[in-house]
Amino acid sequence: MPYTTHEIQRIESKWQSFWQKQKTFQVEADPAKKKFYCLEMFPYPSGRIHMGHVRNYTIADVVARFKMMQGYNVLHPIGYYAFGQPAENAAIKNNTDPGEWTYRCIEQMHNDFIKMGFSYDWDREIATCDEQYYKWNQWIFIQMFKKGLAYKKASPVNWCPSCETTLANEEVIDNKCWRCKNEVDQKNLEQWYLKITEYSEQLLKDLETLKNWPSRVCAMQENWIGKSYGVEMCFKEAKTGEVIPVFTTRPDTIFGATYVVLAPEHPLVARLVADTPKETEVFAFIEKTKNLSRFLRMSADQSKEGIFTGAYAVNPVNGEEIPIWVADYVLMEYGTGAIMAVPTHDQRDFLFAREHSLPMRIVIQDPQQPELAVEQMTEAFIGQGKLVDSGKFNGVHSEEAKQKIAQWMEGQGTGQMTVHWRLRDWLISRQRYWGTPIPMVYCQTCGVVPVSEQQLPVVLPKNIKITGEGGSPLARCQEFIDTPCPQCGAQARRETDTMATFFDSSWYYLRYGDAKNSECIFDVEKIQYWMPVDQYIGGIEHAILHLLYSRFFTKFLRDLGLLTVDEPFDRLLTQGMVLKDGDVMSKSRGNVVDPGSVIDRYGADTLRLFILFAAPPEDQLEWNDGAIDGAWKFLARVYNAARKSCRSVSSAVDPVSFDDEDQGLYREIHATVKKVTNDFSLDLKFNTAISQVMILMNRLEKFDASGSEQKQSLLNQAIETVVLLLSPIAPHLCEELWGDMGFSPSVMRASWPSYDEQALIQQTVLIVVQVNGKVRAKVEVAVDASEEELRKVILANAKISGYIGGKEIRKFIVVPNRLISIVV
RNA sequence: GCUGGAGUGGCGGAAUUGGUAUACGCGCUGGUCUCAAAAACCAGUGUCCUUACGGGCGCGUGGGUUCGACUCCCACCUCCAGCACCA
Repeated sequence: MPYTTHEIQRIESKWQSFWQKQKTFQVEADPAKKKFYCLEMFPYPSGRIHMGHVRNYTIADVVARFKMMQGYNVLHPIGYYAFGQPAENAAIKNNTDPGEWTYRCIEQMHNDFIKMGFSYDWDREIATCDEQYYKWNQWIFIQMFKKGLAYKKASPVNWCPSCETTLANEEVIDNKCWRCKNEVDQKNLEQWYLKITEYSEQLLKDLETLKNWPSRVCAMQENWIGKSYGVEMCFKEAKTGEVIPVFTTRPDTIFGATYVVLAPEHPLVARLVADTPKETEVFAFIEKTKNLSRFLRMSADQSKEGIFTGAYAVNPVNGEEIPIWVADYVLMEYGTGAIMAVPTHDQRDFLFAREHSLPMRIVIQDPQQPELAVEQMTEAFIGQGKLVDSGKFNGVHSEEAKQKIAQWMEGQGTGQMTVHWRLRDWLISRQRYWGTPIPMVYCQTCGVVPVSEQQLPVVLPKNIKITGEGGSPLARCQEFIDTPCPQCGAQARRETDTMATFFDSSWYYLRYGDAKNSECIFDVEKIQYWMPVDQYIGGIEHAILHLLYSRFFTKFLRDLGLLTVDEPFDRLLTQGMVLKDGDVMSKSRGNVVDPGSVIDRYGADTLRLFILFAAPPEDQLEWNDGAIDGAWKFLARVYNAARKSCRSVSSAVDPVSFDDEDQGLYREIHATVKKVTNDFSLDLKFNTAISQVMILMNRLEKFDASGSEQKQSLLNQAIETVVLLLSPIAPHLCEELWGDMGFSPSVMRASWPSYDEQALIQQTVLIVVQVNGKVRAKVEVAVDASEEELRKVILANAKISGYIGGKEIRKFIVVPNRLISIVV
């Protein structure tokens, strides 16, 4: 058969049904076997797969298949991140049920995955919208509630007035609702939160143990958690003596504090201005900032507005009375909601002070401009230097002064060293339908009560009308709302909010290990066997939220005694995006290449090979219609070579009787096995692994095997090696060729080839000769030749002696088996 | 601004305990085959000078270390990504 689209389609469907029937990729936990857990981030079921999925899942598939051939018991599951807003939107738009829509998409994706030849254990396929899955969301929530980690509080949230729902920060784009494009408000609402901050310290510290994560992901998480060391200082209101705690990371600048600023929401503000002439004015200002959106207030380039309260605060280190202002650049959520302002050494304070003509005082001398006066400053000096105008700390270097002043204040009882975090608790309430119902009940006598665990799941009711008019659909479903109190049995009311879908994805990797368990969330021993995930692969867009939440859940479940690992994911690879004409593929740009049409024309193997060969997995990948022809052509050559040489000759080869040709091919076989094995094991550099297999192919195609039976055997060995090494990348074709060559299926059961270091040793080596740093000649010499011998050979070389030209040789440097550098 | 990363042919990209820059592939040029085309195969392909032999210059820019630098050091430029009034 010639290598045609038709032949490829025959081969691919043949092996896809073989794998299905044989359940080739089904696994069980077995402590007698060494395990490998290979995981990709599960997809949102949106319909057909796109190139991003193809890339992500092909990378994972190669890792999984490679590890299988290396003899590992490989867990390689897939599932669907099936709750969420897109399904609800589609339901509104098409007037269908979100569940129906979702399951239709899942079916399409499932079929696409089969067509790609992915090696999933289909018995573990999960969907988060399945009640057997989200039941355990509810169970986890209740465990958190019992430990005080799930709690309800009122706080300002993004609120879309037209959709009547809260929005996550990431759902607010340019201060507009991502769905209806209306302006978003701030609203104070009672919502459910998860106390992720309980784990701040561990989440930060354990980043250090994640040696096999990309450094930028760790850096992003570190920034997000945002630990800062500082001092909480007690300023006092001058008249009443009421304490105003202020947080600073720069206690060394305290002598330069010339005013204090409170956030507009600060509870003290109202008391300070009550019954004073400033009252009306200050309240007007607070009203004004309230109406400003969080988005506008938080943008750094916004001009800083503020107003004097008429009150004064006493600086604890020098007794100085300084004015108390209210300003929008101080945020209630961070620190204590109050700051001491040091305009000379903080840029924001500097701008604000200039704007409002507030006093300034230099307390740290800029070593570059020691004579600098306040009037000449054009910006704050935020660097380090010696303290001036700072009482008994004059002359102390600022870095040292941070410690000394903090300690001194602690001794005086006016300050305390503390730590502040940027990380906030996680708001998980959503006023939406297509999600996990939060399993809580409100009872008039018992208060807020969790649903009893025996009654889980709280099933999401079907046939709910989703109009898109706003508000929670469940809140309009009386049969759902009415329920007896789990504690006293009296008539009570269910929570109608659902969980943010990031909850669902924070632990799905645990469910795969025991996907069908109906008794408990998972069997502890099974999960102990499979965890941690050895290789996790997904997009960089999840660098913070999903990966941080998963780390949090892992630590929580560990503390419940269900897990023995501290971290869920050992190695992490963030794959790059697939571009076309320099842009990310997207429907709106109209530059989408549909994987289905590529598979129809070239087959899945060609697509897989191309996508791995075009770029290293972490880099962006530019789609190239021409280069996919190259991938096709290469597989055609493998096919033809295997068909041609797979005769029944297979006597052993004996390197002693090799001629130079044989020796060269033999060495290339072993060099290729070594290179591919290393590239697959360590950095997942599939592009260079493939190029090395191409080099071996180029060589074996030139090899003339007609001379002897041994030559034919050697050639067979070469082509067998190519088939084995390519089988994780182009599995359908390699299964077919493996069978054609007389081996029994599946090639996945064959063992990964090993290489012999002895075979890589060469008799002679090509040495480069440099004269005065320039390459002038290449000389073939025996391996490990002595300097003496080399000198003799090289100086006898006419070309070299021409460059030396009788001049004195000042240096003769030998790099063994590589190069000689002569200086004259 | 802060954090992380990247700059190599016409293109995607190789190469770092410092040792032949451009592996492998795409594209392009010429050839074989063919009535012709496609496919396939063979040869060539950084750039400048030279008919050729050969030589000069070349890994973002400028310096430095070294017999030797894509690789190490210093300074800078550009681009990408994330965070950003966080006190």
